[in-house]
Amino acid sequence: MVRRVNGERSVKPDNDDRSPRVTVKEVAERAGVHPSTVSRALSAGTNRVTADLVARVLAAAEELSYRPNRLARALRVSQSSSVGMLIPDILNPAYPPIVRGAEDALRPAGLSVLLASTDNDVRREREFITLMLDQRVDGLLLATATRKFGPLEDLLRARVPVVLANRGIGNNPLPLVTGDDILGIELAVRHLRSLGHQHIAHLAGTEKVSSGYDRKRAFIRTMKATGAPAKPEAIVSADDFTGPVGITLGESLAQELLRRRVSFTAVVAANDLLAIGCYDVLKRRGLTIPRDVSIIGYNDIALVDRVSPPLTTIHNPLYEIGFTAGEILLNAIKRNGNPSPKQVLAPTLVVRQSTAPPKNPAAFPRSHRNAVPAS
Amino acid sequence: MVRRVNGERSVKPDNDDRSPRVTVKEVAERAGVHPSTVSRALSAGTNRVTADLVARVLAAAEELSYRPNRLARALRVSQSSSVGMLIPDILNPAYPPIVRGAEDALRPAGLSVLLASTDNDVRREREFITLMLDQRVDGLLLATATRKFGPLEDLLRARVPVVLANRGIGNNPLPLVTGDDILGIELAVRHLRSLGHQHIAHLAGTEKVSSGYDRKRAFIRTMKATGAPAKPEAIVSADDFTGPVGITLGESLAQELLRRRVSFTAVVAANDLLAIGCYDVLKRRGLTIPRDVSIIGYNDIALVDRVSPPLTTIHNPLYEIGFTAGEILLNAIKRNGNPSPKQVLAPTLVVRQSTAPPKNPAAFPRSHRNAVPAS
DNA sequence: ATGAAAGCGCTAACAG
DNA sequence: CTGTTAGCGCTTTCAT
Repeated sequence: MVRRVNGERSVKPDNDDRSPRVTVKEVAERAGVHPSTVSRALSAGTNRVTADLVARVLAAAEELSYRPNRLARALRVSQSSSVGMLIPDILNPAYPPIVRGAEDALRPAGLSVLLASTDNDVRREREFITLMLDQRVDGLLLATATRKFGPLEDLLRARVPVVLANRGIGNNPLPLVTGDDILGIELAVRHLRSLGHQHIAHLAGTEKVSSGYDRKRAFIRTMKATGAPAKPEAIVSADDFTGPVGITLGESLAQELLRRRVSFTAVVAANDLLAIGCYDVLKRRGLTIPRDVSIIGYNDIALVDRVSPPLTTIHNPLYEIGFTAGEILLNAIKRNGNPSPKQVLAPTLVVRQSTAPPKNPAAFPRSHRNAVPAS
Repeated sequence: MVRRVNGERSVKPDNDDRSPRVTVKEVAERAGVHPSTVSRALSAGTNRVTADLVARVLAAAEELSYRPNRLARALRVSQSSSVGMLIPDILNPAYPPIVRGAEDALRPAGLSVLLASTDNDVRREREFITLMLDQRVDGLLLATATRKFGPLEDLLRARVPVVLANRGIGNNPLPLVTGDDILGIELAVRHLRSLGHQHIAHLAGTEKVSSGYDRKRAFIRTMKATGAPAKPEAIVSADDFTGPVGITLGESLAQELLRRRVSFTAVVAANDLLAIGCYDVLKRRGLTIPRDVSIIGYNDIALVDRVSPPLTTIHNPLYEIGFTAGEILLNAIKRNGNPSPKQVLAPTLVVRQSTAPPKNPAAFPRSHRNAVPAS
C-alpha cells in the first residue's frame, strides 16, 4: 500500500540501517567460547560455568554492550515476563491508582505490565485480550469486566492466569479483588440517614458492571433496612443514557432526576464523577450544597477534596485493589497455591462538606425502624 | 525462595498444563498444505495464493481457532508492532490525556503502546528504556526527558525512532512535540498584568525539565517585558524541595514564599497541582482567592474547573501533544520523510475565578511600559 | 564443565 | 502458485 514512496532508495525492504544488535554468538566469539556457554554464564552464573569463564563472558558482553533479545528468549522459554492489563478508560481518575498498585506488585518480580484502555467497548476489549494472548503474556489483569462477560470462555480455554480487579462477573469463576461496594453504599446511606435524610435519590452507574449493579442493589436494600424504602423514581440509572462515565453523564442523570419531580434532600452517586456532574446541575438550578441537598460520591478520586464544596465520599482503596490483584496474579503465574477466589477490601466513609442535615429536619426519630410506604 | 510450597506436585518446572496453542504447522496439516502456504494465505490473502486455498486455510485456522504467535513473528521480521511509552507519573493527571492521544494515533496503524511510569526516577527511566529496547519495540515515546538527558547516547546508538513529548532536552537532536511553554506563561503573566497586578510571584517547577525551566525563564522575561521585573525572592523553585510534583509540593512552595515575606498580589504556578497546593496554604492563612491574591495554574487538568474557586489556568493541549507525537513516531517508523525536529502547540488562556484585579489597584495605567525598580 | 545440535513459531528466499 | 529450506536469537537437551 505505502509501497514505493521513496522511488529509488528502497530496493530492499530497507531493514538494513536499523539496529544491528549484538547477539550471543558475537559475545561467544569474543570470549572464545560457544554460544550456549554464554547463555549459561549469563543466566546461571558461576553455578554451571567456571568462575573465570563467567568473568570472561561478562567482560565480553560488557565490551560489546550486549543486550539479550527478550523476544527470542520469550519464544524459547514460552514466558514473556509481561502481563497484560486492561482498564476501561485511562481518563477516568479512578484507574491510575489501580494501575499503579498493580505495577508496584508486579514489577519487583520482573514482570512488566502492558496497559491498554478499552474505552468501555467490548469489541475493543476482546481485541486487546486476543492481542495480549497472541503476545503470550504470562497473565492478564482485567479491570474491565462486565457482569455478563463475553470473553470468559476464551479466557478459560486459554489457560492463562487471569485476575479481575474492581469489577466482577456473575458467579465468578475467576479470582477477583474489589472494594466492598455493598458496605460502601451502606456507609453512605447510613451517613445520610443519621443526618436525618429520609428522601434520598441515587445516581446509579450501569448495571452492566458489578460495581454499578451492586451499589444500586445495596442502595435499595439499605434504604429499606433503615426504614426509608427508596421510591423507584428516585433512582436514575446510567443505562438510560449513552456516553462515557464522567461528569457529563452525571449532569444528564441529575437533570433526569429533577425532571421526575420526585422530592429528595440528598443523593448518593455511584461514583465521584457523577457526583460532580450533579453538583453542576443543582447549582445551576440555584440550589446550594449541602444546604438544599446533600451529595455523597464514591471512590474518593484525586481533587474531590478540593471541589466546592469538598465532596463527602466513600474512599475506595483503589491502590490496594490494584496491588492485591497484582500479587494474586503473581502467585498464579508462579503457581503458588490456589488464589483466593475473591478478595474484598473495605472502603471507608470520608465526611467532607457536601453533606449536612436536611433543611427541614424530617420527623424521623432515630429509633423508628418501620418502613414508610414507597411512593 | 518460594520453592517447594506445594511439596509433591512440582517435579517438572510444570510447564505442561499451560496453553498448548495451535501453530501454523497444525493448520497446514489440517488444510493439507505446507506451513509457508498458511503463512502466505494468512498475510497476503488472495494475492499470492489461489482463492480456494486461501479459503481452505482460513477455514482450518478458524476451526482450530488458530492465533499467530506474535513473538515468533516479531522475532522473524524484527518488528514487534509495539512502541514503548514512558511517562513520569501515572498519578499525575496531566499524563493520561497525552497517553490517550498517543494511543489514538498509533493504534489504528496496528501499533500497541507499552506504557510505563518512571516515578521521575532516572534510574527507573534507564531501566525501562533498555527493557523496551530489549523487547525490540519499534519506537519510543518519551514524556520523561530531562534537560540533561542521560540515556540520549544509548538511544541514538540504538537507532530506534524516538520522539519526545511534552519535555525537551537541551539543544534537541530528537523530534519533540510540546506545548508552547513560553507563550503559555506569557499569556498568564500578561493576563495578570492587565488585571493590574504588579507584584507577581512564581511557583516554579524543577529546572531539570524543560517545561519547568522554560516556564520560569518566560516568567522572568515577561515580567521584565511588561515593566514589572520579578524580584528573585518572588520566585520559589521546586528544586529546593524533594518529593513528587503534586499538591503537597505546591504547599511547600507556597509556605516558602510566605516565609520570605515578599509582597505579592498574584502567583503564577508552573502547573495546576502546584496551584492547588498554593490554594490550601493561602486559605489556611486566612487569605481569600482571588480577593487577596490571584492564582493562575498551567495545564488545565481535569477538575480544576470545579475547585474552589475555579482555577484560571493555561490550557495545554495535552491530548494533541500525545496524538501528534504518536503521528510523528508513526511516520518515523514507517520511514515517511524526515520528522520535523520540533513541533510546538499553542496553549490558550482560560479565565475562571481564581484571578481578579488586586485589592489595591496599583497605579499602573495600561499604557505604562517602564520598569519599576525591583525590590 | 563445555560444545554440538536442535527447536520455539514464524516468514522470506529460492526453486520448481 | 506452492513446497522446500533456512534462520531470526535464544535456551536446553544430549553428548563428551
